[in-house]
Amino acid sequence: MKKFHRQIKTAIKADKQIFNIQANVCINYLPYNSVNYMKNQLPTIKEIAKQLNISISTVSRALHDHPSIGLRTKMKVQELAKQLQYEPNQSAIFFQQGKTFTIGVILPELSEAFFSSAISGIEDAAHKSNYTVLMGQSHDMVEKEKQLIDTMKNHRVDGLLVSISKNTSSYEHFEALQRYNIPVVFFDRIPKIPNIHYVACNIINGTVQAINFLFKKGHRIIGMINGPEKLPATKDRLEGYIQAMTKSRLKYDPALVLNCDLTKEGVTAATEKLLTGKRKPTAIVTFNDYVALDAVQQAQKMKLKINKDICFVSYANLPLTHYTAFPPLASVEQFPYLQGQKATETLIELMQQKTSGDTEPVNATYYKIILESQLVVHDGR
Amino acid sequence: MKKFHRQIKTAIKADKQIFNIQANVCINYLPYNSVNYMKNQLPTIKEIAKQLNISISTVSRALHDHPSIGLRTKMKVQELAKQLQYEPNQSAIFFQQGKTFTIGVILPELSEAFFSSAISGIEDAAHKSNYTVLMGQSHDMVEKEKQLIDTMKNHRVDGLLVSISKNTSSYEHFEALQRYNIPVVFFDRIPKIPNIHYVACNIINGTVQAINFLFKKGHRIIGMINGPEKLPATKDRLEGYIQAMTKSRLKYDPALVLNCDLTKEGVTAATEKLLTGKRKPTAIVTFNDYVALDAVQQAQKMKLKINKDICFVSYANLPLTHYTAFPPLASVEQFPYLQGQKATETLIELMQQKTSGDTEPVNATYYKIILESQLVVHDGR
DNA sequence: TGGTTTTTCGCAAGCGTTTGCTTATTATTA
DNA sequence: TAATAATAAGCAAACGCTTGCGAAAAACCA
Repeated sequence: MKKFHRQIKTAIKADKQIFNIQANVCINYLPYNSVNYMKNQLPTIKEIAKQLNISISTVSRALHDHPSIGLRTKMKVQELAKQLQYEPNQSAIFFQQGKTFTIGVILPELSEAFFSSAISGIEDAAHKSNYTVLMGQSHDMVEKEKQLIDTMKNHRVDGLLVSISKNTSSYEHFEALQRYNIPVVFFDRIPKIPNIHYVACNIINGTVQAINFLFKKGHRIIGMINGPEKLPATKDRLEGYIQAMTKSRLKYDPALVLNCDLTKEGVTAATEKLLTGKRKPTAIVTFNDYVALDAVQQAQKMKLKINKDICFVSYANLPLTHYTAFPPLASVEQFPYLQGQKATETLIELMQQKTSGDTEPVNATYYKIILESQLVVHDGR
Repeated sequence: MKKFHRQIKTAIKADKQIFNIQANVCINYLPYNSVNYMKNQLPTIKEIAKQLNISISTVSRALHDHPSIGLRTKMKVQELAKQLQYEPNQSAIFFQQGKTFTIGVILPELSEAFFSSAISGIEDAAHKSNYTVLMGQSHDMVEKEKQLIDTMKNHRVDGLLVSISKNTSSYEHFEALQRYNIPVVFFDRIPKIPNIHYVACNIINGTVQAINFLFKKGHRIIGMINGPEKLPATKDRLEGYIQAMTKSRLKYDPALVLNCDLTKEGVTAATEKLLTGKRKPTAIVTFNDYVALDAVQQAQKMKLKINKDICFVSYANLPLTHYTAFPPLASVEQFPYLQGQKATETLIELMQQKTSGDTEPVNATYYKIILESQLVVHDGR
């Protein structure tokens, strides 16, 4: 990843050489019709009303199939509207209704497969209910996150979907949203505060499954290369590890669980340490697929035969691990698409509650939707 | 990819088992202040005006640092605004100004690394100029694309960035945007029509570089597994291939260039055919990284030694080919981030032209920005 | 002090829609 | 046929903000 970004950077530096801007000057025949010339005035209901010699409100109602409008006028209006290619000015409607039919999404990094998958789920669910998606990446920076929330707030999004940045530790900027009556649903990376809506994936269970899977395959010394200590994701993995180990009557050996900073160097070091320790594991559970791939490389360097001397199990975030030489034997699936989808659906529900004017704003229900992760065993092709 | 989506599908079916919805009922202390109770009426300039006993327009101007407002009142207004936590209602401003400070992005598929990278570039560039990004995926379906354009149009986005779907062959839906004076900049996948703005990557050049690279390494029989025939991307690759081959005095042998449908089966078949043909290539250029990976697998099945009996060069779209057992020797980089960035920048320029009321709508310049692709040789680790 | 310039501010229109209420028109009934 | 009910359409306000233009207040000069 790091390396990839470096490539980008150098590419940007190389701008001047790469570019090749051709600015062609051409004649541009715009299909202006006689009515709207120059200042391309788009048709409004006012225009329709004038041409038909009826009132604006009648036009508005006619276009909405309001019962109090006669069939004749209704037809006339709709026909002229079509003829003029009238389309309502959403901007005006948004303003008038105090609603934008837009949901904001703030997430750390789109280039992570997990999130790009999640946003697909979000988008699909949103469009199904006629909402549009306003997007922003925090790049795991708290400042950017705050700024994005501000933008979203000012844009008057109807609701917000957030996966918080790694470094977020205070949450006032979210509380500010309450004043605006903008509901927030967190997903995947959720803050540790009460009274919030969220959908998340329980990895503890998946971790237990992973260990059990290895246990059944005969492994007795199972290591783990975990992430940065403070991360909730790290803690969950550890908890699952401990749970499963103790339940399997293998005692929990802290020496077998190493934290790392997720860089290639960190992973390499951890792998080496694990594989040269007193109790050498025959299987390793890694924080994610990137870690797994790096660990595999290191293991190979140490002349170990993958899937023979040492096995790997990981948490899925790459769609194509099966292309690699030695993909993890199995991985814990966290259903990003589904998480995005569910989060969006509950957000929409919240927004509808808001609209329908629930008269008791003091009493609220908090949605806490938890998906259970699931171990997916790869076919050993 | 296909397989991955299938997994998702089954996950969705398994909904009921996976879920675990806890709806906690809690007391929710909303920080309502005394002024805005119940119907959380947000403060408006009208409110400020009333409290200060001055006119609305004065407040508006004071907040904008208008020179015609005295320092004293300016201070008073700004102070009260801060105190009430006043924030302008963008919705109203958008409406009033006929501008939304939003740019729409329509692209085929976010889960493709190329596009998720591109949208990062778009987003960064947009935010730099205070624009927000409204996003939609066409999933390569023309209908969805049309529908998205409609949505964007109705949302009154100020400009549109589009990478067209594979199957788009008519372009009326784009022309409709002209009526709305919404400028469009295409990127990467651009329609074959005149008079449009676009930024694209010239892969011909990169292809030539790729072939030359192989030539220098001593390869004389070079094959190509190309994409679907009708795709512009396919044509470009072929053209580059022919150019380079003829220039290198290797004559162009059509039997060495195979089209495929990009499915694993298609690639496998093509690879086999190529490697069992009369003239067996010692190197193959593949349509993209996915194809390369599949081709490598097939070659291995045929007991060929990768990088010895047969070499591969590809077009980069996966950030992590270097994790695979046998990554392509080199790949043609298409700079997705940069494309997104450049496209956004030119779009913003166009939008500013629009605002500044260029009085000659009949005469227009079309931006055609072409990035040159570049061969990136992977360090043979 | 009267007149002139400058500074400071308010009036009101307008952006495009929706909608509660009123009024005009037609159909129904006694 | 007149009275009543149902139907059809219009009036006008409101949403929050910007802005051209005119008016009042203050400051200036002679």
